[in-house]
Amino acid sequence: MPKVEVFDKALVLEQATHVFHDKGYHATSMQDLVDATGLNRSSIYNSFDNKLNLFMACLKAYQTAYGNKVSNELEKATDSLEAIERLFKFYLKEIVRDTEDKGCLLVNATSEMANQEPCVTHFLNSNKEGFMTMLEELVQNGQQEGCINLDKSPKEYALYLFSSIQGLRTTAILIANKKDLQSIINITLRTII
Amino acid sequence: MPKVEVFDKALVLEQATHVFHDKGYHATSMQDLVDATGLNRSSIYNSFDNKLNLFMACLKAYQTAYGNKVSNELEKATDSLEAIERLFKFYLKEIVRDTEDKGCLLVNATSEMANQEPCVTHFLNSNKEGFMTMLEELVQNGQQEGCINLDKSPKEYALYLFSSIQGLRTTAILIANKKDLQSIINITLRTII
DNA sequence: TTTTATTTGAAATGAACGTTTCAAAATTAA
DNA sequence: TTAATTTTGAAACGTTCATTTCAAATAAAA
Repeated sequence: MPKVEVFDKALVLEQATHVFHDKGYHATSMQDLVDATGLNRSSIYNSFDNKLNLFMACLKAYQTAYGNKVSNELEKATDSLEAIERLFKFYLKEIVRDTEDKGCLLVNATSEMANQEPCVTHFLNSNKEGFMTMLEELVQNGQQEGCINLDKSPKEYALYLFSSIQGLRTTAILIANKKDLQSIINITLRTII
Repeated sequence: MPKVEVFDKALVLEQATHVFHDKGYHATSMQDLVDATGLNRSSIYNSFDNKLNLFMACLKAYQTAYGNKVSNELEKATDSLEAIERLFKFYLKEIVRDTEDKGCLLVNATSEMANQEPCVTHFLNSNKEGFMTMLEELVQNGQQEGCINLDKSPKEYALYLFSSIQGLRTTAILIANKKDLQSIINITLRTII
C-alpha cells in the first residue's frame, strides 16, 4: 500500500553534508538544504525530523565515509609505521582537494558546537575514542615491529598523533601550501620513529 | 558641546567577546550582546556599526589581551627554549581555566568563518603571520643558543609549533585531562630539543 | 540658561528563521 | 479499479533575526 521513498538518501546526505561542511551548522538554513538537496521541506522533515537531527545524520555519514577511506589506506601498508604515514598522506591529499578551505567537518563541529550541543559532544567523543583506539593499535604494533620508538606509551603517542591531525586540519584552512603542510607531517612523524 | 561616551568600551568588548567565544559568531544574537553588555541596541550600533564589526573588534581585543599575556610570559624566560616551554605552559593554564570548553576564539573563528568572511580571513592571516614571526625568532635564537636542535629551519619548526598549538586547543575541547595535555606538550617539545 | 551634539530607550522594520499544516498527487496492494 | 498510505508542494505558522527609527534624555559649550 505504501508509496515508497523515492529519493536516494545517501545522495541527499552527501549534498546536505557539503552545505554544513562549507558554511557550518548555524550559518546553514533549511532553505540552503532544500536548495542543495532538491527535496521539499516536508520530505526533509519527514525523513530527518529537524535540522539538528539531519546534521547528526550528516556527521555519521561523513564519519563512515572517512572511516572507510582510511581503512582502505591502512590496508595497503606493510607495516604499522607505513600505515601511519599513509594516514597522514591521506589527510594531506584531502586537504589539497579541499579548495574551498572547509577544513574537517568533525573538527569544525568540535569548535562550533562541542560546548553547546550535548548530542554533538557525545558523537564527537565517541569518534575520538574510536580514532584513538585505532591509533593506539597502530603505535603498539609499530613498537612491537621495531619501527616506532619506545619512548612513550601507545596511548601517549596516539593522543599526540590525534592532536597533530586536529592541528593540521585547522592550520590547513589558513595555509594552503602543500610543502609547508608536508613539512609539519615530517616533523610530527620523525618524533615517533 | 558633545555628550561624551559614558560606557567603558574595554569592558563592553570583554563582555561581548565572552559571548562570541562561548557560542560562536552565528549562534550569538544581538539580543545576547545587549543582555551581556547591558548596553542599548542603539548604543551598540552607534559604537560598532553592525554585528560583524563588533565581532572584529572582539577578535582584536582578544588578540591584544593574549599577546600581552604571552609577552609577559616570554620575558620571564632566560633562554629561548624556556620561552617556548613557558608559552605552552601558558596555553595549558588557559585551557584548564576554560571550564566551559570554549576553546580558543581565534581557532574557533578559523573553523567557523575563515572560508566565509574575507575580513575574518584577513585578520586571522595577519595574526598567523605575527605569531609565526615570534615563533621563528624564538627558534632561531634557541638554535644559536644551542638549546634547540638544527634538524629543521626556524620557519619549519615555527610552523610545526603553530600547528601543534592549534591542535592542542581543539583537542582540549574534548579532552579536559591536564595530564594528557601535558603529555602532548612534552612530546611536541622533545622534537625540537 | 540656552544652544548644540550625542546618547539613550523603546518600539517598529521587513526579512529570514525552523517548523507545521494540509490538500493534492502518487504509488502499491487488494 | 478501488482503497490505503505516503510523499509532495505550497503556503502559512509564530518567532527571532539584524538593523533602523526617532523622540526624549543628557551633558558640555556658548
